[in-house]
Amino acid sequence: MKLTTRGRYAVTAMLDLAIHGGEDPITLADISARQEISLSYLEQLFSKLRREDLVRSVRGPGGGYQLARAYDRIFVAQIIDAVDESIDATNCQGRGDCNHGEVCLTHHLWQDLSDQIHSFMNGISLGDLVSRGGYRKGSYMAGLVESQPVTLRDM
Amino acid sequence: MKLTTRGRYAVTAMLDLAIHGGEDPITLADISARQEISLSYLEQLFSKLRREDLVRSVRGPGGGYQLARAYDRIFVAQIIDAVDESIDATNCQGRGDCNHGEVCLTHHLWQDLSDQIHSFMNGISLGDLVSRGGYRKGSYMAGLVESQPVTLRDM
DNA sequence: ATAATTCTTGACTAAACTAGTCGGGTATTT
DNA sequence: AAATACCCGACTAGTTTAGTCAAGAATTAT
Repeated sequence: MKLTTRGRYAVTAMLDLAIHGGEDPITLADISARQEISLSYLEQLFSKLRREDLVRSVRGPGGGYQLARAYDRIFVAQIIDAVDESIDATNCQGRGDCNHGEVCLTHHLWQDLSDQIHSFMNGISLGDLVSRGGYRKGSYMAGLVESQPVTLRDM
Repeated sequence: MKLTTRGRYAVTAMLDLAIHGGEDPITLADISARQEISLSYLEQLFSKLRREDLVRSVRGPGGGYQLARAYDRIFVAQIIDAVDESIDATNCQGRGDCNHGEVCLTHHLWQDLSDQIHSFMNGISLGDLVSRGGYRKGSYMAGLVESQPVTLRDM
């Protein structure tokens, strides 16, 4: 998991789609104008969002993009993962061949920390963001509380 | 808030300090050897950690670094903030002079999202990481539940 | 058919950031 | 005085970010 401005752009654009999108597709040109994000850059982002099945595209005049499913079934973590390809396992990829058999302590630790944040953002849907009512402490909690239990592996 | 490998390095180094540090200071050379992080790079990181009052330094032979306070009073969020200087307010810094008076919607939204993650990591202390017992779902929750309420500002 | 619209793809780029290196300091102890 | 260890600033190769540019393919309207 990585958190950069790129992820913010993607969430912003997807939120725009969730707010303005209905029956008809929305063009990237519209999103570009409303959110002031470069069109070509949006194209790059939506290329990834489409590959991850978060949006559907319709070509030709009257075409554009639509959410691939209801906005309460698309989660912030999915959007960020789609565009900010997750951080690599760094030093010791997989097993502890890194240093003195002790460093994987911190590796796994960081990994689990990252997983926690991930499952946290996995609890926030576009729907939560659209409707102000869902944008409350309580609704955030749900994502975390219901997440799978986190175990510490071989620390 | 930003999450990169730099933050991981810093947390790793601080955890090393928490584990191996007692009465006497620990040298960066030791941490460098144990965690396989470049000495000069550690110096850069600890320069920032010291400025944020997370560690104390002792010069001369027998010198090194110590945690500035008990390890259960140093939180992961503080460490990451110290080295990965937080993401700038991007587009509209402060008030909504950005676009059509609507974009700050997403800006504040992202800001609040970021705040949530921040308060989440603010609930995990070095002590939690040192003692495996603290590294459980329950103890993570504490940080979030007890965090200040999050309001949506002018969305 | 043809033109207009809109997505699709790939190559390229300036600027910023990461993860360092290097060299010379300064404070403290032995 | 010498060794230890922090301190600090400048520099750098490589990667990433945030974009530009150009060409092409699918679809609709005329």
